[in-house]
Amino acid sequence: MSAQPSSTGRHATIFDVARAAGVSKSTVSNVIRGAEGVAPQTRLRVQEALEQLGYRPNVLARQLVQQRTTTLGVVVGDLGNPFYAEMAKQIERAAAGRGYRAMFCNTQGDDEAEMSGLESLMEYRAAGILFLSHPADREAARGVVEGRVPVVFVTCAGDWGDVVTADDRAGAEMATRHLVDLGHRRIAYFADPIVEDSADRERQAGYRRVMEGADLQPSIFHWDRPPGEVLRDARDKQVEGHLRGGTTAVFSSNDYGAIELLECADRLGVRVPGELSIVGFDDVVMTGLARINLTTVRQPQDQLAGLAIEILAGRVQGAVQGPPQRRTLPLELVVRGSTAPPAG
Amino acid sequence: MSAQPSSTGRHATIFDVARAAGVSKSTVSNVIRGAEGVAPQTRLRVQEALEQLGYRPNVLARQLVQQRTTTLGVVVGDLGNPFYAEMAKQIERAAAGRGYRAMFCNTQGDDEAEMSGLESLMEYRAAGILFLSHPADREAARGVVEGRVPVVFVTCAGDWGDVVTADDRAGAEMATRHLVDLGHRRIAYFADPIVEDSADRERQAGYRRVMEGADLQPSIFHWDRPPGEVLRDARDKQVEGHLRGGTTAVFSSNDYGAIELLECADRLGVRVPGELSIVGFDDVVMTGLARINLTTVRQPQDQLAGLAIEILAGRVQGAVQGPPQRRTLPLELVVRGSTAPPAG
DNA sequence: GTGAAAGCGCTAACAC
DNA sequence: GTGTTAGCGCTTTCAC
Repeated sequence: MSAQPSSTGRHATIFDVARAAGVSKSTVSNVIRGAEGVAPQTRLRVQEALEQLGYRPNVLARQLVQQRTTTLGVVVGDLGNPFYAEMAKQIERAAAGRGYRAMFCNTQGDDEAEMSGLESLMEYRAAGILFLSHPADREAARGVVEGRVPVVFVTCAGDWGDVVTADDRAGAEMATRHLVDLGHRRIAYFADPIVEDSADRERQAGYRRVMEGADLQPSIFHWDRPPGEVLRDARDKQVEGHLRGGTTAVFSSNDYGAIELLECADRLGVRVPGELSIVGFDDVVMTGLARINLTTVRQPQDQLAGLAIEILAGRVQGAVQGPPQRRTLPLELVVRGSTAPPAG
Repeated sequence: MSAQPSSTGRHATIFDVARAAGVSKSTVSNVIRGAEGVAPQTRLRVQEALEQLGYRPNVLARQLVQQRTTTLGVVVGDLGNPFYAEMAKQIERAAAGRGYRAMFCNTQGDDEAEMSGLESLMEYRAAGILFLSHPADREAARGVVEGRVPVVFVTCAGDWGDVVTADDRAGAEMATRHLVDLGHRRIAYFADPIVEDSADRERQAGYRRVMEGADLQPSIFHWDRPPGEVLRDARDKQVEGHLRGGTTAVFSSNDYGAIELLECADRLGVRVPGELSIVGFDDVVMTGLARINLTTVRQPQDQLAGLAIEILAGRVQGAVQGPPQRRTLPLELVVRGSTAPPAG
């Protein structure tokens, strides 16, 4: 960090403008802030000076004196993951639409990166924090932010802030019922470890409910997706075991896992949906490709982002008060080509 | 923007700490900054107070007085696009690794959003700007930032800042040569409009060079990808025309277009790579899926991001000086299953 | 080794 | 209407 003064140009200050226009700082400030009570003629002179000097307010100074920022911190596990990337984009847009700037922290599942990112956001005096994935070290994260700035959990659950999620349970019920209605009896639930615990629990609960309601035996399988391709064979074997066990359909806790399963099936020579039906979750863009064509449950990403920012901004401005809110948005089943009645 | 004071807790200031430790502000500041010449005992007392009050420095105040920030502005067209999402992630990581924070602006191809985002970044006194896509309104963008903060163009070209790109021309040559070597004679270049102009030119040039070197007739096709599915049939027709014209292989200026083409081919019942070979560009994660399995040219995203941040940080700190640099990274051909010798 | 003081660029009373 | 003034929280000389 041997920070040398960079040779780049200086910015004009409110004082430079004042001098150029032959008025005082406050008058300039009044013009900038659109305050009333400035003589039209003066206003004009100031605006000219503003223009001519290419003046741009210093947000740091303003926010320092105002004791509040318009920066929203966003903590996200993996921006490379299409689902989160899409969410990040929606959030950035929604924030910008309300005059806030989003500051992203990509934690890559690293506790340390997460905490230092969070601390950094606090040092920037972020007006609010938005978690796209629940912090790994819950207590540490909580200690750093709770009580200082409002927090909203999107797409994940947290008991120390507002929560905005889709109705995971209902979504899982729709997905499972779709398979049941098609005539499947041996339907497995594949849990992908990258899905948030709380979301996984809800989806699993929805699955269980429908299965039990239909007098079917639930069967939960936990993918472990270790890095590297070494264990691909091992995974193929596991999946093969499932199929040999009579499974004719799988509801995966996310699209990522569903696509993984699809690839397993391809390698094993198992036809989808002929011999195996698959339903995913999220409706990531990729699933719409003709070659993937996955039946899945669509998350309303724009609405999730919009509502989350609305609530967070509301808290920041004091418009939203009281105990944590819990908002749940409806999901939609998108039937594509990976599901069909069972072979038998 | 009816910003009410939020009911959230106040932050401890350096003064609070000073009082708690029974020292002056400057001493606290010295401890925080790790300056020498603080009595070990005093240091300890201060550190305890720091700890106890949960003190967190106010970056705004610090940066205001220091006259420089550690915020890097990143302008990106579409965070939802996997290529940019991946780049964004790498950039965020690289920046964080050097003590900088990245502030993203997603412009969604909207000139207005782009300019207001850029202005906002300048108001935050970003220490540098990184363009992942060349600004739509070049002159306006230039007017706002040039001469004020260093700029680096990544994956796109600009003549008013440093440029970090992959060797698009060489990459295109590899791709085209691969097809020529397989025995193809009628090889078309499909230009996707979402590819940067400068990158497109380079890729096209590489394609042309190899084609002409092999005494083959170049054939350029410009996708127009209007919103909506209405014109899908029209596009299919265009592609069909190409194939009827004898084209046996296509080099697409990006993976997105290549996948689009793949889907066209599927709809038209044209086998890939049997009747049509396809090479993409970028090596977006999706292309590695078994069902897509696209031969493509890999962009070294981590290196691009790393180098870009290195240069930008260097400029900010004055370590890099002089006229704009132009750095070019090598690309790699990734041969997968979408290419094969022509049918005949 | 420590503290006092000036000031970064701005806003928001409060005088005039 | 406009200018003066007192900070926001911090760094950074410069005395002591």
